[in-house]
Amino acid sequence: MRDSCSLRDQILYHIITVQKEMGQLFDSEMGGLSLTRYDVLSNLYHVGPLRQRELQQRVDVDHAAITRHLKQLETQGLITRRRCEKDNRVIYVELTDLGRHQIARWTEQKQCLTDRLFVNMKVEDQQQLLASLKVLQDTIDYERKTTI
Amino acid sequence: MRDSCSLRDQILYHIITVQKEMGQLFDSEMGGLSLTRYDVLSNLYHVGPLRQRELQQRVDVDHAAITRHLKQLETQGLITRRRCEKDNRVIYVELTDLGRHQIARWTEQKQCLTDRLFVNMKVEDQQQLLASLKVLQDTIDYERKTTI
DNA sequence: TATCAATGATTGATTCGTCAATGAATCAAG
DNA sequence: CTTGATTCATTGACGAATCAATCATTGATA
Repeated sequence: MRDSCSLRDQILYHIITVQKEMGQLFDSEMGGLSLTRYDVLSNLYHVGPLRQRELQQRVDVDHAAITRHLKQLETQGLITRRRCEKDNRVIYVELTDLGRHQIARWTEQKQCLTDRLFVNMKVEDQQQLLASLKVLQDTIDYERKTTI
Repeated sequence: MRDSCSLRDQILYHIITVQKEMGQLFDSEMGGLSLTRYDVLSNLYHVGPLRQRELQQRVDVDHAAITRHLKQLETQGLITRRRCEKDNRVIYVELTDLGRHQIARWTEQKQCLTDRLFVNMKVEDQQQLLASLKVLQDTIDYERKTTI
């Protein structure tokens, strides 16, 4: 993002790089667990068993991506999948004991990491930051709905 | 990112989604031009001919990614590449007339898009947002250097 | 009931990114 | 001069995301 002259371009540039580097940092700290997979497990951990469809919406990735991630997580023994008997289309996803144990540890680690990331920012600045991000998010959502 | 309970987690969640959705919005508005390729062309447009190596550092992607992008852009007729005669290792990348023309238009479009994205945010909030992002970025950079 | 639409999951193709290994050219030191 | 290290670009293998097409199941309706 070369044209970092304008204020707005700089903001967008930093959002991109922060996201990218944060992902890399997360990966290296969490021993290869990607943020997406963490998100999948975290949802199952805090919400309980979920249909695959709902998991996909919560994590906000493609259907295909979810299917492939869940396959991996299943072979790793972290989750189980079983078809619903009432409706044979849906699949219920659930943590195994191993998965529950692991995600509990990972959650602590992530907590520790995010604490470190914000150690240099005052809480009021954090609140202001969140507010601005929400404004931006809303604008983007609006744009996407109207221009498509 | 389910655990949107804590302030900090919400911030990280929004950074991720804003970045993702912004990329998609950019793609659809710019007729399939990816942000990375825009960045490549933009650098060439504003800085002039560049050695491939420097382009790679500016855009901040892998060596491999750059060579592949440049190959594509070359077959599209937007850039030319020629080896340096003084040093046969390096390759100089330059915009074609077509490329210059196109990126000029795309730059306008992007300008228009970012203007729309920040229409709901006061300038002082934008400045505050940028400042916070920089703090976050610095902390991440520090963490990456110390933990690796 | 037979058909057609909607829903949920899967697969294949494509894109984009990384890493690791390789090749080619240059440079420096014995 | 030659050997070895460095730099730059390329390639192949891989993981992750998307889209489009497909398949099975369910539900609605004519």
